[in-house]
Amino acid sequence: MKDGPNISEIASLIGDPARANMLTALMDGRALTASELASQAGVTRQTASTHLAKLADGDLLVREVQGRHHYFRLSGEDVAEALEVLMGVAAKRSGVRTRTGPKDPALRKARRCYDHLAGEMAVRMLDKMVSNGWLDQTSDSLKVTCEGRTALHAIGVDVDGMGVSRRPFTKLCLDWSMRRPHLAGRLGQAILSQILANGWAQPDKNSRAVSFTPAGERKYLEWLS
Amino acid sequence: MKDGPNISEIASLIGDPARANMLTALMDGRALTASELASQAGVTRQTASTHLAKLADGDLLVREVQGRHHYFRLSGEDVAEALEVLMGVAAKRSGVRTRTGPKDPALRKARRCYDHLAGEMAVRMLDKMVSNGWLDQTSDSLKVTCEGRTALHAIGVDVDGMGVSRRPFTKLCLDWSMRRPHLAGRLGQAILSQILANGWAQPDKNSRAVSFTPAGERKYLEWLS
DNA sequence: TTCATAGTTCGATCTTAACCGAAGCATGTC
DNA sequence: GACATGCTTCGGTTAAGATCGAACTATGAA
Repeated sequence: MKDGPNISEIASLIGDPARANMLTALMDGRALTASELASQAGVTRQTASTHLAKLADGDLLVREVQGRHHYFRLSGEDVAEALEVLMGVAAKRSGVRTRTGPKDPALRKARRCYDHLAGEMAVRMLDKMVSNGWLDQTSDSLKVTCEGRTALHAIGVDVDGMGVSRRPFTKLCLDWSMRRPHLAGRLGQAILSQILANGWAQPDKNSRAVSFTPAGERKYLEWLS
Repeated sequence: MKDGPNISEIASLIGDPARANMLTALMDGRALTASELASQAGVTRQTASTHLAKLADGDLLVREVQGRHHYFRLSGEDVAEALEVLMGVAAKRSGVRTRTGPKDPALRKARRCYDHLAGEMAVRMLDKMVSNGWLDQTSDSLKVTCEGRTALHAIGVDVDGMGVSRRPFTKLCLDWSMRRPHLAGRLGQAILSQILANGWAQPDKNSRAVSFTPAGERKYLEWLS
């Protein structure tokens, strides 16, 4: 009878409607906060918290703490695959309903990640800032170089005038759509707010998307050139 | 939130340990009776019955009634695949334990199916009996031809002396390892008991396997030649 | 410092369902 | 006919866990 590994344990984790909704919301590999997942699942935050603890405990989800936010993502490709197969089985019986998937390309291009920029545009920015010699990676902290200071000043970010704070000045933040790091920390926040102040882009009202204007995008890329 | 089909429903069906054991026991595509599945799952027959009803209701299992036996098998390849994937996910976390799979080739070759023979040897027998003209398929009932009567008499089965009974004389029975029909009914029973009486084979004590002796197997195949 | 926000933990309620004994059917045997 | 066997249904108990209000912790903002 005890044939193979404990299949019922994970199946019962997926078997709760609230947890299943959370897992499907994460199927694209992005990471979402506990609150976002709570609303996705249609339960209160405290209920979601226990569900998420169970999912993380069962190694279906990975928790990543960032400030006061707790981000959750699927622990691996295999989990997504299992969900996909279960959807196939479920679809064949009862409702047909094929999987919808717009996946909002605007979000992939640029969005707010907490208070800094994420998405393609953000990943490209970090790449360029490093390759241009504006940032210098020593051990595990990023330092702004002299050239970087000048470049940032050119778009209105005054590094020297930013004062001191408990919050780290620069930090790397994994970008969930690109699966590569982008810039976070106080500097990341300052750059995003400057981008918005310059009128290069506007944050979307109803989502985390940030939409660049044509002119703004041109100036942004030119700055990074 | 309501993204895609109802994944949690089937996951919760698999999520119960007893049901998971039943499903894994059926993963090779064979059909097992309710009692066999009850002992596989380690629960009483009445508990197993409700579990099996739920699984059949959720279209994960198909029930096939044969006399007083209720056979259950997976409703499709996709179910087996889903179980396989879940095992993969479960194996990666917690216990490693790769899937064992002797799957007893003896059972595939020849076994008792209720009171008649099943497996490769049985499927081959039906094929030969039809192609030799011993059985004639009219509408949906099989009739023994004159040649068939002689051939059966040659190994000791007296068709004329079998009397009358409520039980159908010939019947087709789906062979779960071969996925093709074999001979059942009173004739099937008579042939198996004659095979045993002739000493061509012995039933295994602890399983449903039937093991042919080398000489018995030779004579059996010769008879069907 | 005080306040707000994001999450967790505790406690209590309440629904669900797994379980088995006992009784009821259906099928096959004698 | 009576009996045995395989399986299901009914009834009642019990255990698990999903849920949320309320209180608590931690981080960030003013």
